[in-house]
Amino acid sequence: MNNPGDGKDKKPSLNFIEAMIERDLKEGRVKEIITRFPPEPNGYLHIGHAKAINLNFSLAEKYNGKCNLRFDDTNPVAEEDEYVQAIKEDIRWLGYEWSGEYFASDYFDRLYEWAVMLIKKGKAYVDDQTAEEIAATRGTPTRPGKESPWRNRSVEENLRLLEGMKNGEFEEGSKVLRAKIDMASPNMHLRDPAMYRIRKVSHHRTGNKWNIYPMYDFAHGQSDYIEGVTHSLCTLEFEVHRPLYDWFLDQILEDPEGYRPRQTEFARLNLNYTVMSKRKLLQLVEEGHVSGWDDPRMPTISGMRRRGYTAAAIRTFSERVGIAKRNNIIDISLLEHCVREDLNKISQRVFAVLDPIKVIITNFPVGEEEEMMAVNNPENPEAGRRPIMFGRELYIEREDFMEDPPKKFFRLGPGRMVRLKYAYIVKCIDYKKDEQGRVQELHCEYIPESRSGSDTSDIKVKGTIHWLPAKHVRTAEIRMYDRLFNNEDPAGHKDRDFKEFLNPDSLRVVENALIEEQFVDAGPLEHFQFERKGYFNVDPDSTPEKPVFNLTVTLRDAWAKIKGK
RNA sequence: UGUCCCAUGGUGUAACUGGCAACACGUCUGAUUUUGGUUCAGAAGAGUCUAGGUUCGAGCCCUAGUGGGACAACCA
Repeated sequence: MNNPGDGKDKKPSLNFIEAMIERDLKEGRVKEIITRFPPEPNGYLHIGHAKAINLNFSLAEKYNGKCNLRFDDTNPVAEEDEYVQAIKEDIRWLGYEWSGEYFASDYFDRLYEWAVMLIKKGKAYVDDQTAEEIAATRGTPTRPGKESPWRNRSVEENLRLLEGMKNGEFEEGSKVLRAKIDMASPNMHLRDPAMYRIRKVSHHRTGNKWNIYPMYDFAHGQSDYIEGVTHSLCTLEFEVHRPLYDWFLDQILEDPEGYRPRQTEFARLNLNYTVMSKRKLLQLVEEGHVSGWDDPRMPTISGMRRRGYTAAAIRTFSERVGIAKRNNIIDISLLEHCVREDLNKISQRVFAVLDPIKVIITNFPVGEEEEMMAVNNPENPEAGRRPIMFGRELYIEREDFMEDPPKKFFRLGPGRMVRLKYAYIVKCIDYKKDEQGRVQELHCEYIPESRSGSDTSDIKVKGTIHWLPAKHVRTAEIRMYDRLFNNEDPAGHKDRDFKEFLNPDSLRVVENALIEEQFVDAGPLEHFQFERKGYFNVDPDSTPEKPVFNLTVTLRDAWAKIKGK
């Protein structure tokens, strides 16, 4: 591992984008790598964006280049500053710092000049057809479209009309500026695509300055060009846009042999048991199926942060899913593995009992207590130890007792013994039930010689369970989360709405869980491992009076597998 | 009745200018363990979609087929 002179270490394998970059560098096509992450500020970032963020930023880092943040804000209808702020916060939280912060809207003047230039070159025209007419004459992927009757207006008329569009002289939808390319192209995007549409709405940055706004295709490549982006990485669905990306660049390039940005596509991230489109996530928020964009069940960065995922875990995950061009559906277990891996190293251990039953240690003196020492994090000795008081009355987890346990059940049952972690071995001698037949109380005897650390009893027990002293507990609300959908691919059914697959049990609130008293005032987002249960963190709703914890992910559970068989 | 992209264990990604298919997750054993966690040791699981071709040799190259995906917003 730490022996590089080994000779056995393989060359780290490159993904196809890294291979391309190394080729470009080696062959002198570019001297420095510049990438960019280009979100549209119309929603919150999700785990799929994290993959793109990680790709762009880590590439820049690896090759000593730069990665910019550029907001693709060409459509003011859905875009808001709220989203700009949230996106920046999420990227920073993930641990990345961008070189330049740009907005496509910063380039509106420049883009307009280019549009004028295209008209002068006879490469663009104002079309008076309605959106419906344009759609109807575009043809289909297998049939060519028809040319617009306005396609051959004079340069002067086009110039005057575009100016009029800009000045707000025409109604929304009455005119559009189109590139004059080829209505018979087998690529639909080359059939005279729209460059500008009229939108008399206020823009989150340019206010009411503009009555027309550029389309994505007329803005993206040029924005890359202005910023000096060398590698413009995007997802597979933009593959068919690439010829258009290149076409616009060809029109504006002063030196056709010089610098030009290149678009390269990779497969977006798909995760099973969830949905990843902003539209669908927005729907979940607006229809109240979740509490907001940061609901801990959401695959959004803000949701996952609230759920207790760490930035390190998300970055590791983004790394491990790899980069390729083939469509994929990543198993959620990989994500869960990444969080557990990180949380195991950093989490403070705590005893918490979610569904308590009382235990009376019948041979322990009434009113006495004994201080035991618990390890804070076995993975990190420096985390130290903490005291926990052992007394006559305790609580244990209801599921750690069975009236008639099977042989493989290594916990408590009539006559059985377990180790109470960091304390004594106890033996169950009796139990009481209430009128409904529910187990209510356990009577146990402890083995005085079995004290943790100085055990001379020579008794071997198979099980060790956690517990809480009845006199030193506080109640807490614990929100137990499960997957939001109970179908692997909720959005993958043509005939069924994805919301039909919503998991009705995705949130279970445990109102009166018990927790060691010293942790009730933990700060928001602090991570814990509730021993034998899972990783939890403090929800922002939490107060010292009413602590609230979120289940991030359970521990791996071998017993659950045995039990399930 | 089009154009383009993709095709490797269950999942995801590797295999550098062709040379015995590797890694991770998951699964299953076993050991250790005062968390049925962690850790450790090990196993099973693909002969690389199909058919041709080139080659001494093909997962890598070529052709065709099959399967999957993308494209017909004045969205990005």
